[in-house]
Amino acid sequence: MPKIVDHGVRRDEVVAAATRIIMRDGIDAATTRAIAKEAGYSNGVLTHYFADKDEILVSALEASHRRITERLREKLAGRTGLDALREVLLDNVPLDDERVRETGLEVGFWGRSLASADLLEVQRREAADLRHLVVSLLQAAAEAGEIRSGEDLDDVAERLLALVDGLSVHRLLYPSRLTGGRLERLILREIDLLAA
Amino acid sequence: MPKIVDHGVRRDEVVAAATRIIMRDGIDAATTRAIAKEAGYSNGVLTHYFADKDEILVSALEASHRRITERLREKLAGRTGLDALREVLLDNVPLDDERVRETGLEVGFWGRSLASADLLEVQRREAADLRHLVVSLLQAAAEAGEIRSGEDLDDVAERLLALVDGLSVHRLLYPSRLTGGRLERLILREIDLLAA
Amino acid sequence: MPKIVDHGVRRDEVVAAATRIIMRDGIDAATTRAIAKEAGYSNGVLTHYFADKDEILVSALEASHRRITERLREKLAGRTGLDALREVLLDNVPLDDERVRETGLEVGFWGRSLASADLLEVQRREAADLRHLVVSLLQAAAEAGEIRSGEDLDDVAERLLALVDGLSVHRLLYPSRLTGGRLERLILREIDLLAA
Amino acid sequence: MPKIVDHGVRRDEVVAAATRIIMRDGIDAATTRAIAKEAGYSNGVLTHYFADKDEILVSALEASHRRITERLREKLAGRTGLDALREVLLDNVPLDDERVRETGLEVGFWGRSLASADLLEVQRREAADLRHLVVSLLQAAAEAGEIRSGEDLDDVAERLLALVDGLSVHRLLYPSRLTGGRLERLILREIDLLAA
DNA sequence: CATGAATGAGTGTTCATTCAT
DNA sequence: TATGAATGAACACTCATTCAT
Repeated sequence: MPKIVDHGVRRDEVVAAATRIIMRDGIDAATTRAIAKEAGYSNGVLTHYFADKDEILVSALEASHRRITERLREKLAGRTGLDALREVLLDNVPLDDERVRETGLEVGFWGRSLASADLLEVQRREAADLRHLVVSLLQAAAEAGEIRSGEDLDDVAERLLALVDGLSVHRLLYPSRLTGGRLERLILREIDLLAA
Repeated sequence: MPKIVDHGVRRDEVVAAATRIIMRDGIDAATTRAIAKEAGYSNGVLTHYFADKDEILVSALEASHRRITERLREKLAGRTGLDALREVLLDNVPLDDERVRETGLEVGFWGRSLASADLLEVQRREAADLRHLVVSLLQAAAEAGEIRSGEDLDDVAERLLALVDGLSVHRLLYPSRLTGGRLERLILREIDLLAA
Repeated sequence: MPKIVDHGVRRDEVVAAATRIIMRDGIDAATTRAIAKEAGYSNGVLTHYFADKDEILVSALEASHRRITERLREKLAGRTGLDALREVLLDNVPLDDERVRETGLEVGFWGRSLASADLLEVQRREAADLRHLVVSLLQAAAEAGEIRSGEDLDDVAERLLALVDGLSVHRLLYPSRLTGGRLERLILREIDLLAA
Repeated sequence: MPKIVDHGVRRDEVVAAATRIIMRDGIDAATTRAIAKEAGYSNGVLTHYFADKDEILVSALEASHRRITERLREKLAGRTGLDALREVLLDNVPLDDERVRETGLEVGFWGRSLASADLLEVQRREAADLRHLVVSLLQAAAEAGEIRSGEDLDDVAERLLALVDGLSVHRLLYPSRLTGGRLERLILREIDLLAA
């Protein structure tokens, strides 16, 4: 009987290796050789588990989003409306090392996505999920009377999500100017203003 | 008699060529050969004016920022306070083709900057200028009584700049969701709220 | 109790799989993985029955010749002389799909044989059989008075076999110029001229 | 002033190197690295003179045909009809080392052409030229009364060309059986029979 | 025997860089 | 200065082969 390997496990190993490289050295450093080496395998292994490099990158992006979603699901348990929304936004911002790495990966993918239809489609599909979550939380908050009337909830969602991404990339690029504390304060302020 | 060449002029030509390529075909298409060809020179010239390709890219980023600054300076002539601030923000957002290309270039550099100390330093230096401009316009507006009291102007500046970058990248990644009209409306709304 | 496997049967299965691939997708598509998969086995099995890939290819060539020989034997039952010869020649020419595939395989091997002593030896050994058959049919025809006198039968055989191979490759390379009808006519004409 | 290289010359060098390899070791041995090495350059040079490997192979095939055509043109000077035809056929058959190598190259390309639309098109285009030459020589011979009446000249051309290719590949594969002498005799005989 | 995971050399191709002219 | 020929390492990807299980 040969050594039986769970393909899913091997794929996860490779994707994790790719993710580590992207987070550590940038997306351009994620060559197939580097990924294989980081995973502790030879070049050839990748062939058995992925059609090509793009599939690895896409998987890395999806895996990152899946991790974020999972983390969110736990945090959101028992929360609704603005309370839940606050958690969502804070969770999507680089306030600890893990999130800093996640944001770095995400920003690296932004540039790639603008040049790759495949990646762009993944990016869009997954961004839609987060947007739906934010909109539905806003609606729940509105129905619960937590939000002052007269707001276009779609606009609000758009603004919050853009603010989260903008602050995230600024936190990475200009950490001394946009400290963690200020970042958190700005996010919280935004939620409070919705209620005001 | 050696040929006298204005180094600055040559550098500008090459950087302009690199910028055209990055905006047209993406940063990955900006190979040294492509840049030299676009500039109308041979491969070898680049050596005389730039230490390596990275120096060209850095210069292209600087030049883009310089162009934006110049454009702003013209638009700001005769304007002050919130009126000027409105122009600054609208000018930094991809509402026409030129700005879409500029934003694409910028987003491409974000990813690179996170993996390159050189680029990161350029990015920071130049971002500081824009921030100073915004802060000083906010202060002028505050002194002119255009802004409701109680606002931390540094926080406001941070929020506006993050929003501009966040909306910009979203406009590129999710154009059907964040239309030009909505983008403009969100920016204008932000200014109005400062006054409210 | 070890599993008892008929090596010959396994080899035949693998060779048949290789042949199908070569005929369907060309000799370059006949990778070891593709052959194993086509045969319904894992990659590793090939090791037990063949020293290396070349041995599989050689076997495929031999098997193809054996199939042709067998088919001929059936067709030749009850025939002799020029009548039998006509069948032999027509059978060796790509007039239907099966023969087109056979010819494609053969032409692919010609090129390889010129660079591989092993293949060349197989090629020669098997070509000798066909030649002997043609010569003996010619001799029978001559003894039966079917062929006009004065012909060097070795030369005739050589000419007929060369013509068959030449027309075969031309039929594949220039199908619109050398139609099936013309090919058949040319072959039949050749036989008729022997008698004339 | 830089070293100026005649691109045509460099291309010819590379094509000649590729041709030598194909003739010596077979078309599968003609890797880009092997070609560059044989030409005395590094891998990278090929890029400057050829779009890709296929262009080198196509050029090698065309160059071989051009050499043959040129050689023919010289031999045909002052000849017409069957006399010229005899030269054409003898010239297209591996009777000396140079022609043996040429035939080896040609046979290697046959296999490739069956799997590559590009090569097939080159093959067909160039084969058409030779066929036109043969047909026109046959027509001239017919008009001069050198050929017995009642022959379909297209069929004759087809038969002669197939015979030439068939005998050529047999001479390479089975040299001891089809000697140079017999090959020449068979060709000459064919011409004589046209007149008979 | 059979499996299939793993290897690593090899493929065509790209490209920043060097340097003689 | 400017040229452009040349380099050689790197890229993603392929594949015959090995071997522990």
